[in-house]
Amino acid sequence: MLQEDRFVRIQSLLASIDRLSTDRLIQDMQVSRETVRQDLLALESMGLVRRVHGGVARVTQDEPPFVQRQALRVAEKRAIAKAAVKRLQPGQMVFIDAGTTTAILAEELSLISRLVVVTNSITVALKLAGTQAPAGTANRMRVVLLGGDTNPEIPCTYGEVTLNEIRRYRADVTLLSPVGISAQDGVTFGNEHEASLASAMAEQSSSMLVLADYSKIGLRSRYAVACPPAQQTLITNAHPANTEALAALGAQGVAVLPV
Amino acid sequence: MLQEDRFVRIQSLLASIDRLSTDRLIQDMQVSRETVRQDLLALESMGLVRRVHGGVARVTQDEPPFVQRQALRVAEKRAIAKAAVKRLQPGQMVFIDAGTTTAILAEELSLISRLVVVTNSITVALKLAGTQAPAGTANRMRVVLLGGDTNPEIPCTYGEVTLNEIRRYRADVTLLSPVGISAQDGVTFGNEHEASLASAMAEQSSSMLVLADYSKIGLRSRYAVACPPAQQTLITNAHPANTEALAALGAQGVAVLPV
DNA sequence: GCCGTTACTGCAAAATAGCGCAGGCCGCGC
DNA sequence: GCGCGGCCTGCGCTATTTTGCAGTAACGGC
Repeated sequence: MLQEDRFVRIQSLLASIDRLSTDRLIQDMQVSRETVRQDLLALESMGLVRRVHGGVARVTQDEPPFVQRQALRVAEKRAIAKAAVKRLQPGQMVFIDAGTTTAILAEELSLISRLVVVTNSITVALKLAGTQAPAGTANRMRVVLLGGDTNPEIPCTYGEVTLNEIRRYRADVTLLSPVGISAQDGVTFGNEHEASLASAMAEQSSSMLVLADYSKIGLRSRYAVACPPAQQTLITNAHPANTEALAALGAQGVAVLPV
Repeated sequence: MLQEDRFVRIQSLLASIDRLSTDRLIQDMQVSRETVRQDLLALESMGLVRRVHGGVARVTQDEPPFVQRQALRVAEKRAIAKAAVKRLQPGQMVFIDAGTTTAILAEELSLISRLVVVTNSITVALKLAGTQAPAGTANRMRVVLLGGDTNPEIPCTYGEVTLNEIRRYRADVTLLSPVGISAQDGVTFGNEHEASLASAMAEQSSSMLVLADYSKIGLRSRYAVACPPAQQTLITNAHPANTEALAALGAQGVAVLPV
């Protein structure tokens, strides 16, 4: 790998992920710590990045528009996303839906190699496409964006077309970030499109990881996802108020994995 | 292999791969390290490439490849886009490919009502989704993003999946912004994905509008689009140097519409 | 707030990879 | 056969990367 390549890579990673750990870069580019350090030193002296303890940060103050909503509880969401990534194996095929937590998930996902990601989220597709290894690399990820209608509010695809496309894949895992999860209604979304997409994904995969921070536990929204609780693993962060709701979910067969 | 051949080869490789290692070139052309070195030295002195440690990089002024490329000739492209929009009727279904001119086209397109837009360009889909009338409005546009693989460089979908999806639609018009259009090879693109997508779109629609500013007239790139000239309308801006090339295209049955 | 642990940094020597020169070989045209 | 341009080989040199070590900053328990 040329030094030039590394420069480009670091910058392109930074374009979609605001901060990178040194370790992450070492993993990603398979070079020594010191080499990364030299690169960062060089890039910093060019004013292209800003070095911070443990890694490097983007040198910019402006904020893209869509990012704002996910500014809530980012730390929790990232922790949940990291835990979810740990449950994945190289070579698996995964469905990912369009949510704020899954957008963060996308940033954590590039450490798993040879993954096939099938998603209806444009955000997820762009982030993964931006961070994935260069063409020809052995552990390159494949990112499939599902076709379908698009929508003014959320960068995703949906509708009959999307549902049909989902049926063409059979994945190992479905990763969802729903509006709520409760013992009564299971996994629920705020609109029927998202719910039916999630149902279709669940149907076409053998297990489901539900990414939900504590604020979503026990919440019931309008449209439910059809999926047997026994296939579901809930990844969430602990909060005293949720003990009861989590126990109820556990009693139904949902595996609960606290972060 | 002639030195001249190697020069051409190195440059054409660089056109699609930003950086090349010396080893890669040695492998590719089956010559010694020193020969490659001499070639690179020569090319560098001509200002055609930039040498870096371990290889060679494309010489370029600046560029995050996609965003800035569309900064070129924006005024012409916008004029061409406006002219293209005039040829569309309310209620039609149109295919749009992923190019810089079509990205501008997307901004002009919201004037036509009840359009169904089918595209593989994420940029186009997002722009249209962003500008379209609110849900429930009578003349609301429908935007369908084609599914498929996604790619680190250009925000679009491509591949077998995308080709198959195109075949599910039968559109009135295909709008393309190719790399070049010439009497010899017709409409051409720089990579085979784009070309086969364009061919599939052309096959599934009754007419084609080719959006090409004057710099593209007479240009021949590597991968040609299969489409009878009689179905093509070329929308371009006039430039004295092109008179001949335009006449040749006209003689083949391509309708030429100057802006 | 103090202290021990862990993790990150920075330097410098050693190892490795790439560079450039000089000289020689080969095929071609005369 | 001879000269010439183009290409390859060997060797010393330089740049880059890794490795090992010591110092320093962050973190967590008490």
